[in-house]
Amino acid sequence: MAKRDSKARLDAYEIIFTALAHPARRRVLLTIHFNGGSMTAGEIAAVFAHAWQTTTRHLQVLEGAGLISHEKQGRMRVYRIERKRLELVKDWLAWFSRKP
Amino acid sequence: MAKRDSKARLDAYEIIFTALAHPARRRVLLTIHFNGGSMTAGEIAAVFAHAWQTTTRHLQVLEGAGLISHEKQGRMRVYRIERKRLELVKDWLAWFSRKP
DNA sequence: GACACATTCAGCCGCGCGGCTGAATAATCA
DNA sequence: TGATTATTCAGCCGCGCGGCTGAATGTGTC
Repeated sequence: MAKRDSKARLDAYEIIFTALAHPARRRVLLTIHFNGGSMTAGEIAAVFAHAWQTTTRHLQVLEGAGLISHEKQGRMRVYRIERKRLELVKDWLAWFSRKP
Repeated sequence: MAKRDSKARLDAYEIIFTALAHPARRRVLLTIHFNGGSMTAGEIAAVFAHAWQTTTRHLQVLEGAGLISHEKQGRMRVYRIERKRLELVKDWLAWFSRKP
C-alpha cells in the first residue's frame, strides 16, 4: 500500500516534470494563473502563435499531469489551474533540504 | 540590463526544467545528494544500469543546467550538487503563490 | 616508457515529441 | 434544420533525445 503510493508518486513526478519541461506548457500555466486561475481553451490558444490543435495537445498533457482540469460550460471548455498539484514539485525539491 | 537578466532567467528555466524532465537525471541529483553532496562519475554511473557513456551525457546536461559542477581530483572527476540552482525552480513556482 | 584505470568524445540509430493540416463533434443561433 | 462557432480527434512528418558501441584522452602505477 505504502509501496504503491510511493510508486504512484514516482509516476506523478515523471508526468509532472515532463509536462513542465516544455516552455509553451509553462507559459500556459502562467497565463491561466494570471488570468485569475481559469480560462477557456480559445482564450489560451489565442495567446500562442501555434495552431490551436497544437495548444490543445499541450492542454491535454497538462491535464494528464493533473496540473489543470476542465469543465464544460456551454459550448466552451473552461480550464482551471490545479495549484495543489504544483506542490508535488515543491515536495520533490524538499528532498534536497533534508540532510542525508 | 534588467531585460537581459529576465531573458537569461527564462533561458535558465528552460534548461533547468529540461534537465529535470528525465527520471535518470532526477535520480542522479538525488543520488549525489544522499551521498553527501558529491560523488565521482564512476560512483554515479555504477548506480545505473545504463552504459557509462549514457550517464556521462546526463551529467553533462545537468552540468549545462548548472545543477551540478565538477572538479578534477587526481584521475577522477568529482561531481558536486549545486543546491542554489535548484532554488530557481522554487522561484518559478512562486509565481503561483503571487496573486495576479 | 608501458600499462591499467577513470572518464569522455564521436558517431549510429530508433522512437517519440511537437509542429502541422484536415475532418469530426458539440452547442448555439437564425 | 442548417449555418456558425468552439474545440478536439486523427494522422503525417521532421528532428532531436537518449540508448548504444568503439575509439580517444588523461592520469596514476610499476
